[in-house]
Amino acid sequence: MNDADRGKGRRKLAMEARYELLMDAAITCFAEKGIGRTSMRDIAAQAGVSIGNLYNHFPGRDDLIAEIAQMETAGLAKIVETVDACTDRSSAIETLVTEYFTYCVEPVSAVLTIEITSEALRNPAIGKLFRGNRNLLVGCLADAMALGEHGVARAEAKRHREAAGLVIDTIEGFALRVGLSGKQPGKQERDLVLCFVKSALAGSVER
Amino acid sequence: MNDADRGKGRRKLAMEARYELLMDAAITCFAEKGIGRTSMRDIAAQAGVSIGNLYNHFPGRDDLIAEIAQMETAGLAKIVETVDACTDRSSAIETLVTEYFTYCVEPVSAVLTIEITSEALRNPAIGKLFRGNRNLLVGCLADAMALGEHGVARAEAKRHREAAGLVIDTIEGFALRVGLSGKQPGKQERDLVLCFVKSALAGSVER
DNA sequence: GATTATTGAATGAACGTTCGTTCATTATTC
DNA sequence: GAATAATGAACGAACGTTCATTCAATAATC
Repeated sequence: MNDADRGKGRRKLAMEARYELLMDAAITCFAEKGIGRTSMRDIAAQAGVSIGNLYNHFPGRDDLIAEIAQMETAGLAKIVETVDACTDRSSAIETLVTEYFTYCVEPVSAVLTIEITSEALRNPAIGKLFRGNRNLLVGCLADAMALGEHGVARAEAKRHREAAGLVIDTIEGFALRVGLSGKQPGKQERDLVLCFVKSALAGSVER
Repeated sequence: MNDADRGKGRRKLAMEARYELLMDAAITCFAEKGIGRTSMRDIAAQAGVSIGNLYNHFPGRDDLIAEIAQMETAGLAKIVETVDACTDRSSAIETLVTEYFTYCVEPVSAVLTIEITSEALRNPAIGKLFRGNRNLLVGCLADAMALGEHGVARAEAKRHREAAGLVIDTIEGFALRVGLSGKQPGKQERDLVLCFVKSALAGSVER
C-alpha cells in the first residue's frame, strides 16, 4: 500500500481512484476530439461510468476543464524546479529549452495546449491560469539568462523578459508543429530548436 | 457603378452583397465567441438575416468555416507577393517578418488563427488548407534566405527551410500573444521580433 | 409598354439530435 | 440500518438542417 494512502479506508481510496479514472478519460477525449466537441457523456462512456456518476465527482463541465488546465501548472512547475537547480547560465537555458520542448511535443500536451489556448480566449478563469503558466516560464527563463550577471539593471531585466517570451513562443510553436505532425521527435529536432534559440539570445540580448 | 459589377443585374449584385454580409457576420461571430461556440443562428442573427437564408448561400456549417479559412490564403498570398518582389536577402527577410507580424497581430486574425488551428486538428479539409498556407510562408522565407547565394546545396536548402519554419513559429507565437493581449502593437514590438529573428538566422544558418 | 408567367432569394416554424444537468432509485460500504 | 456512491431516465434548451411558403425581380408574351 502506498504511504499516502494509509488510513484512508477502502471507500475513500475507491473515490480517489475513480477521480483519476475520470480525469484520464476526460484528457483522452479532449485530446481525441477537442474540448469543444467532447460531451459529458463522451467522458463518462470513455471511463465506463454513468453520466450521473461523473457529476458526483465534478460540479460541472467548466470545473472539469479547469481541473485539467490546472494539471498543466504542475507539469511546468517541475520543469521550473529542474531549471532553477542549474547553476550556470548555459546549462539553465539548455535545460529549459530541452525540457519544455519535450513537454510540449507530447501529442496529448500539444493538442491540449491548443485547445486550452482557444478555451482561454473565452473563459476568464482558464485565461488567468494560462497567463500564470506563461509568466512562470518566462520568469524562469529570464532568471536563467541573468545567471552569472551581477546586479542586473532594470532595463536589462526587461530585455531579458522580452527575449524570454520570444523563446517560449518559438519552442511552443515548433513543438506543437512537430507534435501534431505525428512523427516522433528526435535528437535532431531538439538540437535544431536549441541552436536556434541560443543564436537568437546571443545576438538580441548579449551585446 | 463599379466596373466589375457592370451588366450583372440588380439581383446578382444583391446576392453578392449578401454573401459578403454573411461572411463578415461569420467572422465577427467566430472572433467573438470562437468557432465551436458559434451557431448558425448566431451568424444569421449577427447578419440580421433569417436562418434559412444562410443555408441558401452556404451548403452547411463546415463549408462556411472552410470558406473563411480559405480567405487566409488570400491574405498570405499578398504578403508572399510583396516579399518575392524584394531583390536582396536582408530586405526580403525584413519585409516578411514585418508584414506577417502585422497580419497576425490583428486581433481578428489572431483569434481566427487559433480557432482554425484547433479546427484543423479534426477537420481534414481545413487541416490541408492550414498546412498549405504554412508551406507557402516557409517556402517564401527559405527563398528569401537564399537570395544572393549562387547554387544552393541541397543540405543548405534543407537547413534554410528548418530555420524558416522556426522563424514563422516565433512570429506567429509572438503576434498572437500581443494581438490577444488587447494592447496596440507598436514599432517597438516589430523591432523586437525582427531583431530576434535576425540574430537567430545569423547564428543558426550562416554559422 | 402593359400583362402575365417564371424564377429563386428570403422566411421562420418544425424536425430529429444532442447537449449539460438533475434526481429518484438502486447498490455498496461502513 | 444509516450513509453515501453509482445509476440512467428525464428535462429543457440549443444545435444543424429542412422545407413549405411568400414575393420581388426578371423573362416571355402580347
